[in-house]
Amino acid sequence: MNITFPDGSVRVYASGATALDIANDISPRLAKATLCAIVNGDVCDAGMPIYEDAELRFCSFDDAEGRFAYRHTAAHMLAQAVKRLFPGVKLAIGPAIENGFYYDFDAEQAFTAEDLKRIEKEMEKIAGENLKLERYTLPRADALVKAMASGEKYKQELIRDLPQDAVISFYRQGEFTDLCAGPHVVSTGKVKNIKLMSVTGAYWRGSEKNKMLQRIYGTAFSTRADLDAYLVQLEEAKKRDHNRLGRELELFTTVDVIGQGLPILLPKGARVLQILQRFVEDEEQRRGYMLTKTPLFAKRDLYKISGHWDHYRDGMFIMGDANDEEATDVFALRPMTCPFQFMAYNNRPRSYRDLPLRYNETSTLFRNESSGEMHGLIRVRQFTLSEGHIACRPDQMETEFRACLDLANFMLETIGLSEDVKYRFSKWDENDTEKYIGNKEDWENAQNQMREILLNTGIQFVEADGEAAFYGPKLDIQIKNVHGKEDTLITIQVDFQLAERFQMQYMDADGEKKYPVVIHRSSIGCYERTLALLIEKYAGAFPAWLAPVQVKVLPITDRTAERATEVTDALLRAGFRAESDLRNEKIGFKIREAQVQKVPYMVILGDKEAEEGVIALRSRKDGDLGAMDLDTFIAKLTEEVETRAR
RNA sequence: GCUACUGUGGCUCAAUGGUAGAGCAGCUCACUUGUAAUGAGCAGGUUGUCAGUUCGAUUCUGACCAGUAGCUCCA
Repeated sequence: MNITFPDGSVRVYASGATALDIANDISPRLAKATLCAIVNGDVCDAGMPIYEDAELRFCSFDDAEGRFAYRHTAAHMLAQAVKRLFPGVKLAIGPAIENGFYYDFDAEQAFTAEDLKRIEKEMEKIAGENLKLERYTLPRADALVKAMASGEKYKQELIRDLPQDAVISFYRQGEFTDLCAGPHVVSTGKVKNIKLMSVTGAYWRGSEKNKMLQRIYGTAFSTRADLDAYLVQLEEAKKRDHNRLGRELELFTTVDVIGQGLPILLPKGARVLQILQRFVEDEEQRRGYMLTKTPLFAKRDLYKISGHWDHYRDGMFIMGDANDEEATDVFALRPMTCPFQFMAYNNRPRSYRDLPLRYNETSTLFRNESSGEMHGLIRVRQFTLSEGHIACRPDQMETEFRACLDLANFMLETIGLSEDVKYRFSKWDENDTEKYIGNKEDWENAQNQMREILLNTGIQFVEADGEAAFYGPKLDIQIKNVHGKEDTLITIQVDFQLAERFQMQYMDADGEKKYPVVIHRSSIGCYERTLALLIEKYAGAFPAWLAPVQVKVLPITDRTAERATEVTDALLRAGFRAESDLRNEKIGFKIREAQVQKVPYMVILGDKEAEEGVIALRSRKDGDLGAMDLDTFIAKLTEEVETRAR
């Protein structure tokens, strides 16, 4: 048979040769690195015989496919080790994931840190046993009998959900067999450098209605050095954790008696937010937005119109007796601004000439997140969003949507997060219509229009079902924190539904009253979350334009204290955030403190500088910059701040 | 909300079934200092809260509060 390789070359092999045989024929080194193969576009085991002419690609650990096979086998080894040590444990599922793998178990007792060590040791043993992974298939009925015989109830459930005529594959390694589509590496001896990371809870099949299983997370690399480097990288990432750095640098704190998800922004944190907020509001003004200032709470009647009362009540803080249908004094803190800004639109009749109408508001919102959700500044119960709503005619929608995207990208670019985000087109879940308002046709229509616009913008995006807002699809701009957990930073949503609910209309050119399309959008993401991600991005060392303290003025002795005060005042007058440190300490000590506080610039003043009427400048980044005129420094800093240099 | 872990002075951490220590920070004194930590001294905690077990708990148990990882949720 003819085997065609990615470079176009063709070689002839005997029918029945495996990818591994072929790799071996080319070079033993290639065979050693080969973890799985892609035959005619399908990923499969390297040990699978090939009988006909085929295109063949070998996958090593450097390929996503190879990495997944390697770690997927590691997941099986994990399950095998757990079965050996804890025979009563029931197996659920165990896939490879982005940075490793996991396996879900139903165990009587929680796994402890010591258990993980024992399991890891057993996995090493299994690798040492070099067990061959054998694939075989069974018809669905036989597979089910097998699963029932073994008492693996989760496997039974998985098989039951497969079609009647399905042929089901299994992988056997030594005494252990698992239901699995594969592919896998040829033997357990291939998989080394394994590290079990943690054990956490996870619902069976991802539903909170089901039992919570125990999930063991692990990772594995092709070399020990890569594993160690990865672990070091994780440790390094943790040092940037905003929840730790933000507290250390006194940007924010939390207090038990105030409550969960209700952080205190300390002066430095509040300052950074103020700088961001001014920047955002000014930019929005430049882009034709009109500022509103609307109430932080409203009667429930408002939320009944918007749909929040029916679709989002659990997420709201309600005042009064929500169960008393007659009561007129039931209020709720606002979880979002849209209904309020819609009322601004409805203030008077609108003409098609008025559109687009763009409203913005730096809006504080309240959401009753469940207790396990709160996380530092990333998930909180009260936060402030650069919220905006645009009412436009259908023919303006694309332009307006693109303008929103442009604004979001401008913001990301400026604050330095543009390379860290991913775009997600969040759609509804047609199997879970309870969660949404409107009918299938409206949703399909809205989503198709939105997809069209997104394709036209040329951005790279992924589509996700079940992530839409209850009233419409959205473009979410996603970002990961230092732990790799993804959250939405910015969102742009298309809404064909709420305008009608709120009777927002405009008189069109043809004399007909029509409902505008509404775009809900944020331009920078909620300030708390943005601050958190900026702390992590810069490890607390903000660019000068964002730094809560930009300049620290450090006299070397008392003799220059007065001069230090003069310089500080001059900097303050020039609009900079400057502080002096007049304590009677060694200059090295003061510099260290300023460095630790991540202050971008230090002005050092000794007798020499006082005499010559200059300053000695030190940069956080580049160290001693030598002597210069104060005006020179002011000009330099002015430029740096105005260009928002990073 | 669920699973697991954690909670000791402002911060980082130690110790113990017989009422707790260290470093940094703070305060005082001395040093007037040249680009990442001067020295000495002082003060600071009813060990998250409330119950329970015990002769005795900070240590063991439970509930609650808060923090962390993950799941679920996330307008």
